[in-house]
Amino acid sequence: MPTTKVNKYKEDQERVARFAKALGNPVRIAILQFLANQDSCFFGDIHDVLPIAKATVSQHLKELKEAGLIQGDIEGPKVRYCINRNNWEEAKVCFNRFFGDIKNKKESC
Amino acid sequence: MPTTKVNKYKEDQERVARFAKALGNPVRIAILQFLANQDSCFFGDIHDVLPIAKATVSQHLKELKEAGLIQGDIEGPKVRYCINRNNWEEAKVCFNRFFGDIKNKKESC
DNA sequence: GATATTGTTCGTATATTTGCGAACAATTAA
DNA sequence: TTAATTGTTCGCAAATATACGAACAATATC
Repeated sequence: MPTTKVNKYKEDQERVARFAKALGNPVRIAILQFLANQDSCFFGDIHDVLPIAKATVSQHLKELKEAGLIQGDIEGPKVRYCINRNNWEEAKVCFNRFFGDIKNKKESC
Repeated sequence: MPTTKVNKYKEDQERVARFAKALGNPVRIAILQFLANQDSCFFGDIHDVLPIAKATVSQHLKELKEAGLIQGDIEGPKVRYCINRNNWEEAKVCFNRFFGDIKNKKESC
């Protein structure tokens, strides 16, 4: 018995929570929206539109990358960032299922 | 000129981030799913299904309430909690728009 | 090779989050 | 009135998140 139903359930919960956590910061939302509006861009372009130090930007990008929402590829001395569309879709589905997973009843309290 | 477009944009970003932040914890996700599967229940019922102290549960509920995702009403010595369906729908739409707001292009980097 | 450009990593400071037990308030039951 | 039940709030500890400048590594340019 590799995985019980309960564990599966919990895994899903942690997955949503993990995505949500990555989205739970205005700077990271801004970065994602900026990236979503183009095919890709360099670190510098992202830094240019944000009012924070490059070290901080770099750290936010790292977290978004670890969450799987973006990816970065070295290109010369620059780094090209873009949305990871597969995982973006996964996250979308994930949230949709989460928000849809509700008993369709009237106001309750 | 009450609000510029840019500010509107930023407000939206902070709104998504605020919802996401509230969802960015497995315990809170578990609470929401538990609540989503019934009309309502008491604090004790929620506490019973979680492996954490009641003080901690109470605090998570407070955050969810402040995010607008749930509501709690005093009922005798107990407190009845339930999903705030209006805001639940709002959050759903909010995330959907966020995830939909992406240039429909091929892999970029 | 020397220098400039581009980002990441390191060390650090501060703020926020998460968790707990104890104390507390409010209601109900004896 | 006293005691029990139900949650919240308080005070605290530990962990995590956010931000910065400085140092660093890698590439490109002179």
